[in-house]
Amino acid sequence: MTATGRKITPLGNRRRDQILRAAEAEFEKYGYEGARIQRIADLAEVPKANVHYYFASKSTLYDAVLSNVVDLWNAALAPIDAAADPATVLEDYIRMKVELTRLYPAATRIFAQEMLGGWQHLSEHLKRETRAWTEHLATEIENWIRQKRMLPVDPFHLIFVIWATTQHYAESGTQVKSIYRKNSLTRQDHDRLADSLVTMVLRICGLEPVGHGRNT
Amino acid sequence: MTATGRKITPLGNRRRDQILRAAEAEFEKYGYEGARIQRIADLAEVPKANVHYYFASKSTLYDAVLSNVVDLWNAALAPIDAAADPATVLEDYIRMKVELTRLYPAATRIFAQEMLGGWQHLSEHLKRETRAWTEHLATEIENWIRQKRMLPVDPFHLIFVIWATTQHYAESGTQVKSIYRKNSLTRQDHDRLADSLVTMVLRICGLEPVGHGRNT
DNA sequence: GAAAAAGCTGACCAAATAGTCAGAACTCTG
DNA sequence: CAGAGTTCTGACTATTTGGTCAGCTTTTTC
Repeated sequence: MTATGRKITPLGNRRRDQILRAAEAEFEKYGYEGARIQRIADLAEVPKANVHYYFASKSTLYDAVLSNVVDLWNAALAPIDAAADPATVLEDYIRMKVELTRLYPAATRIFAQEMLGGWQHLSEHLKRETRAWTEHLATEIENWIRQKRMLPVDPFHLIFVIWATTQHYAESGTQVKSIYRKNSLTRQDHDRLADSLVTMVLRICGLEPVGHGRNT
Repeated sequence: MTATGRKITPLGNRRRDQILRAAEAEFEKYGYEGARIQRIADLAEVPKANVHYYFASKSTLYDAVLSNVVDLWNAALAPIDAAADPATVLEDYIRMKVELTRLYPAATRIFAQEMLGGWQHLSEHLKRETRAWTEHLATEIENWIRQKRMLPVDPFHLIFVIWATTQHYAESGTQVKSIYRKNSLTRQDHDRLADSLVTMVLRICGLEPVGHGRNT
């Protein structure tokens, strides 16, 4: 909601954003407990007191970062077209999720950290939203199975496969990089991951690729 | 290992283990940075100074915990029978991994945290070991594919599916519990997860279940 | 059973860290 | 350009935390 209830003063907000970006990087790298306000200040190239001018406390700052992250996530995860065919929905979902991971690796990792920590710092409201969305997709999958439009699978496990695998890729950047012996994952790497994931998920469901996406 | 040790002081080691177990719980819950020696001491019901009697520093303590965890992991992950058929190897691997997760949820979560943090606190030696094992399995899978004993898939992605999904289960205990509305995952839940995972992975590979495990 | 060793602890300490605040330095308006 | 409001900051504080240490207690050794 963009809303700290503060007046919109573009210049001031630039500084604020600067600090927010630095905070995102810091929280990504060190987690909530490990993050240091001083380092955030250094990275943003402002004195520490300036951080506290914009954000009363560390937890306020983290809230702001998390809120950004979850907004991003929710905006992208929102639409499911119930009428469309399973293969298309699943493929779109996967490609979108991989894309998000590519565009916002920091956001993604913070999200994952938060999940790992049992959502200790996430508001009830946002937790509920995330869960509701998952349950919605699961229901959809169950319908498809009932209608024999795909092979039977535990819907939650299927969602986990998708979620965990993309997530895992983003999370374990270090490990993945060390396996592939590269310094960063390219656009191609992500396409390859998306293709591979689509293939695997469709096989699990006994579905044929629709063909509107590329294939390996 | 400790089997041949001569100077064993059982009483002292009991205390040591007591502290180690408490530390495991603490590190699981709060991560390295968030962990507090005082809380570990409280949980172990010893004075804080006693913790430092056995472990010089926080990082020494964490090393000890991590070492335990990785030993567990490696012991279980070690053997791959190259001659056996793919379906059996994969199924065994999955069931063993799920079992580990069931038996040592704390260990598993610490391992995951460490991974998420880019192995910041893990020794080079242990990192290399983990990676080597992954590459070994990947090579095996590539051979099976070349011999047309299973459908083509990116071996790393396949391993990730297995790894990430079980891991994700353990990691997101909170979320999973809230979805199923239970307070703890039972033995049955884990069996169900293992069955489901085996089914999914075998479908990905175009393999038939061997039948020595149960099926859904 | 006494001396030595090992196990244990309360009381400290130094360093680090989140957060405060008085006032300087800007920016905007009339 | 004066004055009001906003943005910014150096210097400070309160508290928390990992870690030390002198000496007490228990166990082992001879």
